[in-house]
Amino acid sequence: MAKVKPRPEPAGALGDAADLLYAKFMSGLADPTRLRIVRFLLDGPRPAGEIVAHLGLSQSRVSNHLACLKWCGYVDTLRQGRNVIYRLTDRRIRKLLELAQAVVSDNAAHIAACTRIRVQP
Amino acid sequence: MAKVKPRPEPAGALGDAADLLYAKFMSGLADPTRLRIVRFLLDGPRPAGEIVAHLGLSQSRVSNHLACLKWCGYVDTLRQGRNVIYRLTDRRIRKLLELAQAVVSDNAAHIAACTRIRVQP
DNA sequence: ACGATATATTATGAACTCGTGATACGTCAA
DNA sequence: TTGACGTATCACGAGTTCATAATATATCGT
Repeated sequence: MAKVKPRPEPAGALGDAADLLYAKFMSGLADPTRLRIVRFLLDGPRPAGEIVAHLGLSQSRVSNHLACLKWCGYVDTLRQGRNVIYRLTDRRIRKLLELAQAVVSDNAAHIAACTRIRVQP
Repeated sequence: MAKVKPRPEPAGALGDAADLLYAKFMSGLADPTRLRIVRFLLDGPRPAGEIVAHLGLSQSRVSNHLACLKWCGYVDTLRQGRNVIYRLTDRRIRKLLELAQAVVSDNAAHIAACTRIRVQP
């Protein structure tokens, strides 16, 4: 039950403590609305109002998700007059999304059948 | 409120319907236990029992998470006598983890401070 | 200062996820 | 068949996330 002996793997050797951060980070993308926001921001920085308009959802709902993405490090902000501009913080996020998307489209049937995780529509 | 006109972006142009699948998929990695399992499987296929031993958690708990990962397409199974061997389905999953890990370690402070997403320890 | 616009924050309730414990299923050996 | 082992499934309770609606903060024009 003691800790396993250290191994030299690339991505398999995080301290078990880091898993919390890791999972938290992934949770940022585990919501359809946040996913849409991040994908929208791939086109470039956008003011909050434009994001709200694009999604067609309530202002507070979007703002809450934006806060979530901000805390998780996906986006940062930049005030411009009355507007607050949101932009992705890291170029790797695009790669991350593309990679995930590739895997998803190859497993769409499987994932759709999953009953244990039910993301609300 | 109608659908937005189709645009030609690379990763920004999923149908809004696909977001559910996408989010579901990401939810697979949004849990520390499942993350540990996936990272453990990066070393190669493992029987369920070994995974349980490695994690030091209850059998049913691990089995539930394995089911989750299976439905989401991260792993598939292979029966060998009384054992069920789990293995990652897709080589891209490793890349996905490495990429995420890189972004996470550059934003650890931010993520840790996030109060809006609270993954249970 | 006042009103208007843009964004953020908060509390509340409904729905979901997770862990636990009990139990069911499948496979092998005797 | 019986029992042992390995794994999967289920119901329930505790804690969490989400959407909503109301309210608060910030900036600008007048």
